[in-house]
Amino acid sequence: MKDISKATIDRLPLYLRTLRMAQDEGLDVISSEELGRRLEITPEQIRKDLASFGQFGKKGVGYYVNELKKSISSILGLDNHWNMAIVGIGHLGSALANHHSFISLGFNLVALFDHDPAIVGKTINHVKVEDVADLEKRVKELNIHIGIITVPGQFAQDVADRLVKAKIRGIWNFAPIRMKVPDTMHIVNEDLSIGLSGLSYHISRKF
Amino acid sequence: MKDISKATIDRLPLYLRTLRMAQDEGLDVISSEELGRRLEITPEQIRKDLASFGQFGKKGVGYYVNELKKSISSILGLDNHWNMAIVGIGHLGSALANHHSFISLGFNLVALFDHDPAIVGKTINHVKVEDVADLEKRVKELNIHIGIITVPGQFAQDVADRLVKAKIRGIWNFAPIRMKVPDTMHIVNEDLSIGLSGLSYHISRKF
DNA sequence: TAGATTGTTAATCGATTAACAATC
DNA sequence: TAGATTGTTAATCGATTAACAATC
Repeated sequence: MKDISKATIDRLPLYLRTLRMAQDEGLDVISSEELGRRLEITPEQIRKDLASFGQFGKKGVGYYVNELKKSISSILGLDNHWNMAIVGIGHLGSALANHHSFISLGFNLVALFDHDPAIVGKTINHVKVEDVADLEKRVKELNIHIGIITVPGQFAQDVADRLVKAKIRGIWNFAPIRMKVPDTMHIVNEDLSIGLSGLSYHISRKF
Repeated sequence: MKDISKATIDRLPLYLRTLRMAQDEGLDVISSEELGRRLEITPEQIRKDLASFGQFGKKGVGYYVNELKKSISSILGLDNHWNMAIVGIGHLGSALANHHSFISLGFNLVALFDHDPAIVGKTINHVKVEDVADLEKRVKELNIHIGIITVPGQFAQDVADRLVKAKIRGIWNFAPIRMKVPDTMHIVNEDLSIGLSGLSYHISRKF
């Protein structure tokens, strides 16, 4: 399979979510036209995206909702049911720990870490907060695949280094810095200030 | 000025943040080379991005950190000091209410809304949670520019409709749906499942 | 069958990279 | 001045859109 663009990968979760909603509404079959209408994406774009992974539709009919849902889940690797840990149980870390949509995507929240003794020992969403000193040890014991970094910026690089050393598979970073990690490490930066700044840009040009 | 690409706008907040860090380190001047090194963006890209808004650098020297910082702030419209309100004070809404980086970007948090009587009346980060029934009235009274939607998906469209009717300027949406709003309304969807799903995609292909 | 809709190829559009003259 | 670095034009690369044959 040739390299798939990031833009395509980014749209797959949207397709998946829309298929779920369609299924909840009782639809068995959906066309690229209808998917596009719901997401404000052109049908051509959707067909192109899907076609880069195989032939999922039936000409003259459309896509079978349940089948396509399963296919996209599998393409995204969601059926691996990755084990996740959150490092930094402040406001954002706690909010993510309580966020059910990750669970419904198939992820498991298996550990929480903080260094504040006032927070260590608390239970959030049925998971106990552990001392971050045990991070490397617990990554191995619990077979943690994904580390979510929600510590303040100045501590983020250190946490990332430790996760890399503990052979985590991927990092989802909410700290406002671009961390240095080996090229082989997958890291996604979730940068909330980008969206908000972009909104500011657009509304200030409007009037 | 001709239309600037979204990719360029998305990089400006990164430049801004890096300039701040450089300034904290005592740097007065920075080159596109050095900015690029810190952000893992090519210097050509950075010069191109900046050049689409004017000439901010000095040939043979680089960019004056403080000057460029102010210019980018102004381009992004951050010196408007927009008033923001959060609708939906669950885990995520509370976390955002406590998030100081928005304040440091120049935004003001002026109101919080929820419909749960158990939450209305609480104070978060010095702001009192009000009844969402008063939303439209308060948007006008407090001159709220940006509405942040952190309600569950099934209520998001209704909240958006009401914000639009109350003549809000922009919407920052965390609910996992693509809402229908007038073309003139600026809306940014902050879709956490995209980043996480993309990470899953990449790590499942790795081995 | 006739109508609908996919999958794919070709055309267009847009963004990034390379190159280099201008100039501090 | 010589060296460094910007701003800009041209070349390349990649993604989206358009068109349509294939086929259910």
